[in-house]
Amino acid sequence: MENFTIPCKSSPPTPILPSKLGNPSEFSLRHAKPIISFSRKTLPKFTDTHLNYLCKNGQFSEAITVLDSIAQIGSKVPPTTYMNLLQSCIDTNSIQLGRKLHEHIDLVEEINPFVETKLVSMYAKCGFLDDARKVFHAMRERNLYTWSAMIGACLRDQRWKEVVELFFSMMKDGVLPDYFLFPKILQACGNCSNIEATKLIHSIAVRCNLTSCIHVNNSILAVYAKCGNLEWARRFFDNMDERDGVSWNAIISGYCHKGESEEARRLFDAMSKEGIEPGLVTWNTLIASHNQLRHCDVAMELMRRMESCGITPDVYTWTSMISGFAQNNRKHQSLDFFKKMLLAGVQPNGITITSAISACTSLKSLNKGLEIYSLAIKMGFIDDVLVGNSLIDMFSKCGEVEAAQKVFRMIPEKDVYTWNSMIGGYCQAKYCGKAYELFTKMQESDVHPNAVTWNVMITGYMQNGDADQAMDLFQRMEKDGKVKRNTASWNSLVSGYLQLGEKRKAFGVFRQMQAYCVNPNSVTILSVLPSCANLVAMKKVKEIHGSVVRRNLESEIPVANSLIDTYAKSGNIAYSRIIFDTMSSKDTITWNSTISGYVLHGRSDVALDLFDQMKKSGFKPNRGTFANIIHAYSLAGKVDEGTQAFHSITEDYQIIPGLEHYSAMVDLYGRSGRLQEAMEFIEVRAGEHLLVSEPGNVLIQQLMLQAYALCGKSEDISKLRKFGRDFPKKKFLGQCWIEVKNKMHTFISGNRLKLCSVFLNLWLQNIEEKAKTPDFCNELCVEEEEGEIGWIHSEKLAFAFALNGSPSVPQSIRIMKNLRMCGDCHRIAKYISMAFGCDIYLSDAKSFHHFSNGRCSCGDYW
DNA sequence: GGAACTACGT
Repeated sequence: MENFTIPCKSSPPTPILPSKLGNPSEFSLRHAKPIISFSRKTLPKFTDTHLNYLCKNGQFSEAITVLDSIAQIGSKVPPTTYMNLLQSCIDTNSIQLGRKLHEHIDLVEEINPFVETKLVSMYAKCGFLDDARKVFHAMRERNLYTWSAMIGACLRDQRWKEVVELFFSMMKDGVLPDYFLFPKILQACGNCSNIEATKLIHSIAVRCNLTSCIHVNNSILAVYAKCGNLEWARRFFDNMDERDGVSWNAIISGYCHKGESEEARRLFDAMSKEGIEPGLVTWNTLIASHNQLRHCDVAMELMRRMESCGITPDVYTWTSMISGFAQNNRKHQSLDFFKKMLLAGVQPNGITITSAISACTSLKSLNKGLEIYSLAIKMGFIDDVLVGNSLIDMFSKCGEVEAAQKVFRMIPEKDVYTWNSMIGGYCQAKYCGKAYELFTKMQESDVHPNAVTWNVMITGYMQNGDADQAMDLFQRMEKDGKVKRNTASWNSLVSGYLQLGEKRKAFGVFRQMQAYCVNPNSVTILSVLPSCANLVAMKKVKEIHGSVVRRNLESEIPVANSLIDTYAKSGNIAYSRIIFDTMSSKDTITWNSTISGYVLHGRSDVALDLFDQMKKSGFKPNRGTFANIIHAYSLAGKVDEGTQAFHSITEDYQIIPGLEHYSAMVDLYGRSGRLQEAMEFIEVRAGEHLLVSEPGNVLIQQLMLQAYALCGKSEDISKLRKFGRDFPKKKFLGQCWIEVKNKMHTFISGNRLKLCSVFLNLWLQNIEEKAKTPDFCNELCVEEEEGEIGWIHSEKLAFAFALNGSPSVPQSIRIMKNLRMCGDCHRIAKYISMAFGCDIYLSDAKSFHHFSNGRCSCGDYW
């Protein structure tokens, strides 16, 4: 048989020829043209041309007929023709023709590695990775082209590990990579965070003398940066001979991922100094990073600067702004960005739509959501599973379960989020039965429930008040064995019990999860901590605080904020202050919590001082700050300053005052005895603003009652009662709780003689007599708890018990009471605090009292 | 065979 050699039609650029892996010094870059050999018994040239013509015209069935007839006469098609035909299959995604060609190629006796490589690539690009793999493994001879085709196929299919494995098999086979292949392998390493493989590949690149190729270098740099190994990345970056925009972007995005936006900014400025102007991608990286770090104002400023540099924002820029603002609680602005983007003529992608929908979801704005929904349909995103998932979520949360169901049915390829969102939707609508049905159906589908699915079901039962079912699922989850119970699973139990008011059970679960070696996270702490924010749970608070310290959670601002708040409400403002002082970074809530803590403890001086410091430190006060500040002025008796603060809410901070501010203002006037002003204020300001806009709001009616009671306007009180709903003035028995020697004691108001021993009775009578001096009277008090003659209030019993129960006088007494304290008990508490030198912390239904040295933090007004 | 750096959802 005579053999001809012909050059390949298009010669490839500078590949490295396969050679055996041996002494590294033998590696060299050689250029060669691939050789194709085939038998002489070939097709006449015109048939070859004709076939190519048919394929280019999309006449595949005709081409197959020609091929069949060629096979019948035993003639052969040249390899170049097969390769052209296979390329046509790739271009037109025609797998049928591809398979037919495969059959024909199999009939050829001499197998050509280039044709086979093309076959691998054809199958891979048509989406048939398994077939590609089959051809690849059946090949007797594989060159760099073949390996690259196979690796490329796995890369497209996001099979990162397989890519890395293939690479090392290739090396074992003696085939050396070229500088086209390195970036692909490194990309896979980055995506499966395989830092060890990266180091090895890095050394191979050095041995192959490929480190002068900027593409290879950028890829190495990118993996180190992406895997969070910034030290390596930086060292590599600093040593690079040549750096382009991509190199700078890789290192900048590395710092961004670590949240080190300052260093990222520094590098960003340094890059222009080196003469490389940041491109769109680099701007986007920096903008996205600031959005993620919730510095969306900085992101907005950066976007402005970018535009002034003549760079037009693309879909990534806009998407990043939309999602950044949505997550930073600025949903209206988020949707504004979406509108602006459309006006700028930039086409949104699925993620843009998803972000915009999620903004509507948290706004609970069904109208805006529907607008985007119809836009999504028009733009053809309706098959997009991400868009569908966010739509299900939006409809569910806006109470439109049926619409959610409709979207659910329309999603062709449901993922685990699709199922979870729909199950969550049913749960939210309290259709636990339907949710469970879907949960069962999901287990029969090809998508398996994950930990979230179980959590959603558990939370669903909890919200439906069915703690037993929830607990049952929680146990079954463990037995199921396919998913592991994680912190979130335990959290759903904790918060579920808390929602059902079962504080004790919630705390029990909190302890149990740690016994099971499951670490609480900030979500756990933020749900369980506030439930201990009272005067008699200090031990629990300290236990949680211990857990926070052990898990290193105190560095999370919300956790520290919650600790500040809880310690203050537990009567320990000193602990709050220590946490405040040791926080390395603070937010507005940190300041608000600390200020409100001091107000709660009657320390208006410190609260007002902190307010000044807050403003000086550059924090903008919000509505919560002002409610506290007016209270502080009220406590300090500074009516004019308080009034001024109230005005500055609108004038300086453009905030519309809410109920909390009006209530604080009434308090401010009332406490200072300026009842006429209180009345005028409530009638002129609050009356028209609030009562009209929210006629059903019980709090507003209480506020009005407060004002009328202050002015003794009984006829107005009865008018108001008629206007609003009549408050059911149900009589509750006075009760209080006190913890002595680690034991909780409950006292109930009732008949003096029945409840009290003779000794305690005499003791109390003695105290009551001594407390009657004018020093301890309460001029401004509004009496609350009543009782028949001869009754004794529960807190008096608690005082008697606490002071007589142990040989020494306790330093402090902490009492919780369900009703509002009466003036008599208040007076006695003041007396005790002075006579016994003991601090009394008492929280009643309305306020917090800290009695010390004969005075109370409430300023005798509660 | 033909590349590296960016974006989203419970």
